[in-house]
Amino acid sequence: MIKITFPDGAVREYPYGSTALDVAKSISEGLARKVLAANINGQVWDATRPIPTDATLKLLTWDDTEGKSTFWHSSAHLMAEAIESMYPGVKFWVGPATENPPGFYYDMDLGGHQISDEDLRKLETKMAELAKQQSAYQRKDISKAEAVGYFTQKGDEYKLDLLGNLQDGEITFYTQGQFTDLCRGPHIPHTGFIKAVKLTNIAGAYWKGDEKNKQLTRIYGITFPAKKDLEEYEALQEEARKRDHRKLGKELGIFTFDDQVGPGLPLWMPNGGIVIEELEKLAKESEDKAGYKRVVTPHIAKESLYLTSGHLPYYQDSMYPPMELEGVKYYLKAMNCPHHHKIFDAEPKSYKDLPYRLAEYGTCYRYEQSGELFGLMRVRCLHMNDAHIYCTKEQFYEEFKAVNEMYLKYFKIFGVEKYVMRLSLHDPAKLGKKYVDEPELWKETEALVRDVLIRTNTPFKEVADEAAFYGPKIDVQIWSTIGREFTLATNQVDFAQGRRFKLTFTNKDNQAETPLIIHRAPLGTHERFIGFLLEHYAGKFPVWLAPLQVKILPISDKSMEYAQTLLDSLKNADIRAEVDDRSEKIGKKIRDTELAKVPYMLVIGEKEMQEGKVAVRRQGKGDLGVKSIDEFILDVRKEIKERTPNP
RNA sequence: GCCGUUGUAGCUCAGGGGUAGAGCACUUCCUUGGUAAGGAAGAGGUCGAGAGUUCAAUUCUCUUCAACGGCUCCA
Repeated sequence: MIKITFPDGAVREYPYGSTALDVAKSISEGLARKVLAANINGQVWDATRPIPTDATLKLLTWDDTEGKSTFWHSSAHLMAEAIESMYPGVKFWVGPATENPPGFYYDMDLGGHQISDEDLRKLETKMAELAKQQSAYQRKDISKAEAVGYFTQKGDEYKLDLLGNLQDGEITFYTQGQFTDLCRGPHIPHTGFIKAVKLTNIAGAYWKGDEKNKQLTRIYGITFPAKKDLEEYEALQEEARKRDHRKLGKELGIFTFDDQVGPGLPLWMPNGGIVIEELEKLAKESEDKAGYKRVVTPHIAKESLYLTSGHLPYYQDSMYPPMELEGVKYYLKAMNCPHHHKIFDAEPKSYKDLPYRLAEYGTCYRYEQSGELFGLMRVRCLHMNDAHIYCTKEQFYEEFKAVNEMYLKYFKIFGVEKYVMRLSLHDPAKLGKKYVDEPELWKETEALVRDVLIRTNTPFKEVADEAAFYGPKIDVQIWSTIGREFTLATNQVDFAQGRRFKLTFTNKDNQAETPLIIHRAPLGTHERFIGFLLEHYAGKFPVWLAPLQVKILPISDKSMEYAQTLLDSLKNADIRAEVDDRSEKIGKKIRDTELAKVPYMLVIGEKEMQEGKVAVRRQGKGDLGVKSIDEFILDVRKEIKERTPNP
């Protein structure tokens, strides 16, 4: 007998050789029908595989993340079976479940075959057929020699490559129906669980993610245990499309692109201009309070500046090519730091001047690869909420902490609840290549940053080989409401550029010392941040950010004059307002204003005119009742001043 | 940069080898209506750009530009 401990602490005994499915059946048949896999002593395990020892056991269903990923991984095998049956000779690489986007993919070498979107529909049908056969996913231990023999005979160099990294004794095959794959598992009991299939797209993917390698075909898909789940998923996708910042940005007159201006070069329209101004106002206020000094620097500089900074050798490919004037090369700036360093260096500094904080909403140009451009999220002209803090090692803790606090303050204002701070470290193997060759300084600086995160109880995760060339950084990841992940900003420590620019300050001992530099950009760039905000708010900006804050809707021409006096009052109170003076009925005016996502509507007719009041309507909330215009102005001004989030 | 898809009016989209269509938006007129679409008329397109095939190309072929879905990259 083996002892099974359940999540609630209960312990039961089962005969040796029992499976998770047997355990489920002993509880209820209904449960057994839902079990996809099991977590056994922390390891995900086939539901149909005997439990080897006493164990803690959690049955996994569709409601568990691990259940879903097992389901999707098995779906990838099902898709491979369908593909192999329709396109014999296709060679498969790997087919994992994915979290974002949810579902799975399988990479394959199609040989001479070509697969189109219509073929995906045929494949879906084939998968549905195969699923109906309820083929079991059968696990088999196999010797390395036997496995190598199998794939050699199949002529599959990809699986042979995978086998190369595996030891004899840890190799397993899984077979369902006619399809056998090298796989460590686990899998769901049989294909019959898969009730709804959607193959979402075909894409190219470099083998092993290396662009020097051959490009394989990747097919993405998603599957569900019930048809209605697929319908829900598709409805969600439709919602996400409506919230896409590219669609909203166009509808709301925030930004546009023009072929003749160029790819990745957004044109900010009047409404976008207002959002930008409001964000800059916010940045200026908080930076003023935090002791930053504002500067303005040119958009171009001589080549020698970027040779000194060290950027050029690392990033030349993603800078616009230089223009040559009077025999000298000039580059459009892709970053603001070198300009700021020169401002630091323009006047001698004493330790009494530190921390010295320079801020600029700097315009930068980066020649991003054409395939990388994506709405406002990846562009070639960007406006960075940039600042550089020059400080001593002793000041570092307080400075870095203050920067993190600024992030958190902004998150609160914008209602960002889910975020992760990622500590990006260097890879010692790449010193001198990807990273400045200063092993000791790397260790020291990384420890400094980690120390701040730990001492301030900031949750973070560490990732290797993601640092900037001049120092470790913190990447702040956030998610828009439609699940899109953003690297909002990077927050970096730089021990290299100070030396390269020979920046110094005179310390207490009258010695020249090099400052540490913190690069920070809590609001990232206007482009990415406004893109995020559009999706985050679904285009419904809070009042302080809304391009148009109040729309006055006269019921008829009779109240038009009153509307004009209201407009004057609102404008005098610095509230962005307009009058809808079209000869439309009030229902139409309300509808159009609702769709334009204007936060406040003032409906006025003869009644309001006589009483000297306004009938207030809130976007998405409906009629809020009648107020005096003074009272309304007071309320709205308060909302703007406090940057109140949407109700 | 690579693989794939798409490109018709301001927007959403239909069409298809023989001089281009709808709805919404826009303009004008009628209507002055109390909380999510009043009515009529009108204007609007080098069918992304260039070349080729053809008597004839928006439609077929090639090239190119751009956008989109991925891969690679991201100071």
